[in-house]
Amino acid sequence: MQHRKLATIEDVAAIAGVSIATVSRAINEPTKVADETRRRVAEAVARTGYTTNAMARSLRMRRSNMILILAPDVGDPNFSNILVGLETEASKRGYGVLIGNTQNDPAREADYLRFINSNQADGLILLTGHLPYGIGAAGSAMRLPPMVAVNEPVSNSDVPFVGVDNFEGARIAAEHLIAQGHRRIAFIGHSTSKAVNKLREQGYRAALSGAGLAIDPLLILDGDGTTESGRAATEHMFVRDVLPTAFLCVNDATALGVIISLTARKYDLPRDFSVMGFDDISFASFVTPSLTTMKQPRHRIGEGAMDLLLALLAGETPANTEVLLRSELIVRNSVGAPRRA
Amino acid sequence: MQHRKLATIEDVAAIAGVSIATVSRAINEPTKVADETRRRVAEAVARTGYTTNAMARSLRMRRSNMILILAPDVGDPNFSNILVGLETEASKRGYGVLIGNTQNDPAREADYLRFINSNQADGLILLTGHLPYGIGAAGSAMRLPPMVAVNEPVSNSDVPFVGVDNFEGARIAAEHLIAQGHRRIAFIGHSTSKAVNKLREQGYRAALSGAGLAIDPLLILDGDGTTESGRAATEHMFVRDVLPTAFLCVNDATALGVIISLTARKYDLPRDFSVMGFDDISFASFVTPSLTTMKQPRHRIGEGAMDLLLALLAGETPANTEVLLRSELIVRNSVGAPRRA
DNA sequence: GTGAAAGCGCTAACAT
DNA sequence: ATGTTAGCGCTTTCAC
Repeated sequence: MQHRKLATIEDVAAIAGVSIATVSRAINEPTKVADETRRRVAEAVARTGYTTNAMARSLRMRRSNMILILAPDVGDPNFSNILVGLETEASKRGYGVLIGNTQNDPAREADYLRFINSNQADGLILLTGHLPYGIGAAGSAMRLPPMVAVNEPVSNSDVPFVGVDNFEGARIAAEHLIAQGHRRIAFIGHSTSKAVNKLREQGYRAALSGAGLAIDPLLILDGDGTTESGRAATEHMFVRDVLPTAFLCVNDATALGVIISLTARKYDLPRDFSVMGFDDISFASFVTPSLTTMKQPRHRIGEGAMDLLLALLAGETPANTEVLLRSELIVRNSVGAPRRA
Repeated sequence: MQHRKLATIEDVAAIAGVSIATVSRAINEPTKVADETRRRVAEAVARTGYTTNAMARSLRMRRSNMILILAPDVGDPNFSNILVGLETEASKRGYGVLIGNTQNDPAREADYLRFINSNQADGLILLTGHLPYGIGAAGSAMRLPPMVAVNEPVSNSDVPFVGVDNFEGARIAAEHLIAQGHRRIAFIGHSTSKAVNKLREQGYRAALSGAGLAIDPLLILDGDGTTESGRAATEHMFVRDVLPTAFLCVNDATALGVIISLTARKYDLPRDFSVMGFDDISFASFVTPSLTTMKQPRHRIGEGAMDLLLALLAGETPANTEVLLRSELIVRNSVGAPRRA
């Protein structure tokens, strides 16, 4: 069995006693073939174990049924379930998924475009937050493939985006803190460059304003989303001696930094301070105290993005060029009532 | 630029004033072409922005330069860096990587084989621990593609394997515990079915025997590698009132279960008990106490596996059909001297 | 409802 | 060193 030559459409046609055109139709447009003929073809297919050769089909049809996913780091826990969602949806719709781990290296980004150029991939999913190097360049012979951005939008572009509603999520988070009685709530993760940070900060501000609370600029600290930035910001607050009762962090990694700093200073959480994150990455439930946070519907984000891309591929022009999914409040043990309420 | 028809080899040939065969040679076997001709072709390629159509080439050559990776769950933190390693090496060697998330569903496994059948993928990486459903079946028309198993070997097969040396790693782990003064060391994660568990248990036994310590069957408990199994095993020990001073767990997830159980019983770790894991998955450093464990060289495992597969594809017959990499002892805070040494 | 034949873009055998 | 040509396996007009 092992090395027997693979059956082709000709083999099937010979066995079924029809032409290859009929076999092709029987498989791809069953309604255009007589019942009896279809039955004979099906039988021949079964007997030969025939599968249509995707390369030949792709060459002829000029499409590969493959999607290229460009991500800076496939191993990033933030991406993992998005990838699963992307793959699941693609697979369900008969598409294969090709991964490109770019490590934010322009050379690698450019290199992966060969898949697009040579029709090895019909569409592109961008987890990188920017167009691959070489694709936007004026005068480049590159044609723009259908694409959608996930997780992080592509700034200054009209690339459709699927992701979480950061504004709304941060607002819900801040409102949760307020509902616990907090009035002095810090926001850790201010950034002038990161769109995600900006939106979450806006959500924070909206919640405070909505509750009639003043916004204290001293309680809004810079942060780039790393654990170290969370630690540094917290230390900075102690140095300045301007302290909140609760820390709303731009993401879980930052929150971890805050917790590390607070724990090192022997504070008891959440008795002395409350800390909230955003994302619900895998370690969130293992930290002590386990982290109250906003969970991103990663799997659904992946599915949604792939669904949108396939719609684009099918020539549809979807109404929404921006799909925002809601995050979910996950209550764990890092938030309590303020000590001196 | 955008939608101009892609240049083909004919366009290039026309501009360079040579035949398409010469263009093909100039690109793929440059030495077989005169310098001047090569130069002209290069110029024409540059002018047209020509890239060879991979579909046509694959159809003709019967190979795609693609590798299919079958994994039960691409999002599994245990896999993440292995995937990165696999992808990095493949990309470096001019191969693309296709991912198949099987969810251990036989139907999906079988479905993904269409990539192999239709030459869309030349080789297979198995992270599943078993042959895909439908591939081994007697009488199946499926040809066996070159493949290598990663992380978990395929039992009862001669599929080459690349992974960590579980026996050696567990022995080093147990020896670390012994070196801290422990004499009553439990092994959590005995299994008659899982090869990984068996090997790690053997490493544990070897270390104890090597140190002249008796092996107490009451200190070896069943476990399937889940957090829950770690918790259950620990509770069971308290019920039986047979306690060790240290727990060597078959993996980090199990160790987490042990820690949860011990912490719930108000024990202070590592003062009252020491706990060791295996794998060094991402949360290991975030648990309290942070987990002393054996780190798997995941990135190198991925690279090594891809390297082996590409060697197979090149027709080489590698000396080693089993590549075992060494794990590394990561000392954190879950291990100390036994309380009553 | 079905068949004949063209052709997708390329590589490789053969010829020169 | 270069050109001619046959196909890789399929889909899709165009006839019948």
